[in-house]
Amino acid sequence: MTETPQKKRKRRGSGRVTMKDVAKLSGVAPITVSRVLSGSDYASPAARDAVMAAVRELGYVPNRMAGGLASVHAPVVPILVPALRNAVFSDIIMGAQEHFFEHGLETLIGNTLYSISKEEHLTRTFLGWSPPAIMITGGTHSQATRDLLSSIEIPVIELMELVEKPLGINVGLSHAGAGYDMTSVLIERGYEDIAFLGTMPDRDLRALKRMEGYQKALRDNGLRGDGFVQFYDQPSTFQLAAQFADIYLENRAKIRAVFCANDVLAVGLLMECQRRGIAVPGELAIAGFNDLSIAESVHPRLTTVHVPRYEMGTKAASMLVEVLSGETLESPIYNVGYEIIEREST
Amino acid sequence: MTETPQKKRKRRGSGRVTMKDVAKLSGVAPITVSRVLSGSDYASPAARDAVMAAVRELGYVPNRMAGGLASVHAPVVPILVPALRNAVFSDIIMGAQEHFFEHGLETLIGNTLYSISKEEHLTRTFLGWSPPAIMITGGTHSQATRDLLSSIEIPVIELMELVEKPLGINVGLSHAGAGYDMTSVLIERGYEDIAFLGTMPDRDLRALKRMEGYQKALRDNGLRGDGFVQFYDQPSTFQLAAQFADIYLENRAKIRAVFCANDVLAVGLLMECQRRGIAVPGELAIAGFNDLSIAESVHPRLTTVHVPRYEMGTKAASMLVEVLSGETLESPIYNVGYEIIEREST
DNA sequence: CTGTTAGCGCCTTCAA
DNA sequence: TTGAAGGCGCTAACAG
Repeated sequence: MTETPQKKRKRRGSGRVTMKDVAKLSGVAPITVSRVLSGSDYASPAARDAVMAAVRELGYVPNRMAGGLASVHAPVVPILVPALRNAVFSDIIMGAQEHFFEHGLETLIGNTLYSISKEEHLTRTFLGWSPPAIMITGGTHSQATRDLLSSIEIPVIELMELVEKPLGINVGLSHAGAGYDMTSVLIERGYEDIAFLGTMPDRDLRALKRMEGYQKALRDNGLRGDGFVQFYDQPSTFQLAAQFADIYLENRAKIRAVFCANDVLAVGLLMECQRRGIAVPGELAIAGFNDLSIAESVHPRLTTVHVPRYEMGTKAASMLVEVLSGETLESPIYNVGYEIIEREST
Repeated sequence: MTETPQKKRKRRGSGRVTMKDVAKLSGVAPITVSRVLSGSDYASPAARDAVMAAVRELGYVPNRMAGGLASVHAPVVPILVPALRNAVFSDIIMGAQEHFFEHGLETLIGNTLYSISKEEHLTRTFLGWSPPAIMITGGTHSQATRDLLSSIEIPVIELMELVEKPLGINVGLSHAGAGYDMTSVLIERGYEDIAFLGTMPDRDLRALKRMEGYQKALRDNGLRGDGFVQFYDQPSTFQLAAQFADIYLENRAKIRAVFCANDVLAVGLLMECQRRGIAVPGELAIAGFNDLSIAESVHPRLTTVHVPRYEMGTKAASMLVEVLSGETLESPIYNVGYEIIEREST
């Protein structure tokens, strides 16, 4: 007579197919289903077949949250980047995402917009997913972010630049070195009056480092002290770079070449020069940074610094996967390097 | 003497601060902490203060998985796009992400690379998060994807293009209409021999629709049948577009203007024309699609179709948030429109 | 306004 | 090789 389940309260569940359903249909215990699906554990071929058939029949999709909760870590790696539109970061993301996905990991993408405080906020939120690891751009973070990241015991990867005191793994390149080398190449080509054009020196720390490399190269070559540095306080856009043409025209005597902190600025300036009839490189030589695909399409083609962005993403992801599967890395620091590409704009 | 907890088995937990810890420290029940933090429920100011203080002191970060599991839906909305490098999609993502984040929702970004099967795979995986909704690009999906999406009972948003039979909400614009209008504008300007340049007509269905609009405009204006259509079977790049210069040179008599399926192609071709000394628009007029920021930087500036990308993202996100909070939409279809921008390249 | 209780769906632990 | 039990951390449902 107690046939009816007279539980007082009941929650209705998601209504979706669960592992229990699969277990029932295939005549095994839920845990066996779990083992079959995870693939890593023992299961008899018979059980395996039955389970797989049931999975297919029911259209079962494992609940990632339940799995994550039970196994402490969610199968998701957050990646924090300072910008999304910038092809630099989308390439990194694509590289990482692809590798992660092959290993059953999703990617949570956070856009910090070059804001240290937004980075902190995103870090906090993302840690709420109990990720097995986290990737973050650059090596300069707020103290709170640093504390958060070091208090949790998961691998942290800092991307893009070589960091002095990495929080964990570090994959990147030396932006000061690249700035130095590019400037040196310009000097070798005979340019002496080289200006530097960049944006947001207080937020885009990598641009700042490129500038420092630029200044050091000037000094090492006995050229005038700090060079000619122009920073704007807005994000880099093609439009913004056009403004520099005015500055150039007012300072023709002092500027023979410009090293731009990134290709967007360089291309924007190049276009403006075309518009105003300033010959490139005849009157003004222009160099960029990143080697975006547009760099080799513009006319004249742009001298720039090639950065292996996609590879940075895959390399970082593969190091992480290695660590997560218990292996030890040869070194927690990986220098992806860069390459100066000389083209017709200088 | 039974002081030691002699449970047979024990799991070690994540070791992180939990809601229970916060509850203990602030002298209330866990559920009260939950209520305070969710903000939506009643809680006395006293309780609220105590809880917030404890949260700060312990550095508590709520476990999103546990919360999601308990409340059926994870606070995360997947967005599927066909490409990440393309500023078109990063703008949409940024718009959506920003709006979602303000409402406590994260974004899972999936890159389908214009592959229907990859889209299906990603859809399946993402549904494993029990998201409260899902956003997907375009209206053409595999049958399995359609089944998956309609079997779950969450709002589905199809983005970018106006769809015939939407799966749910639809935010976009008419690509055929835009192609038609742009072509008409070119014809009004006096161009008659207009070619169309695009890529991957079997995967990039929106490019195909623009082409169809182009052909219809030709016909409606009594111009020759199908026009001059060139499709390449690779993703659009600046480099790829350069190849069309050869085709132009071989067909000078038949081509006076080119309508490119996107700005990347248009800019790539424009650059190549500069390189080869083909006057734009003097010898060849060029029009693009999307109005990327580079479009108004190139020289001559590019005639193109402006698409409100960021707004598409925010609009879609806000419609979703509305639905999720129980409101009903005026209409499940929202046309964001487009605008023909005439510049110097035509 | 606050607490108790009972799961959400899966996986770890122990036992067979 | 398989299963039973219990818990991961949180919130819905109900009761005070």
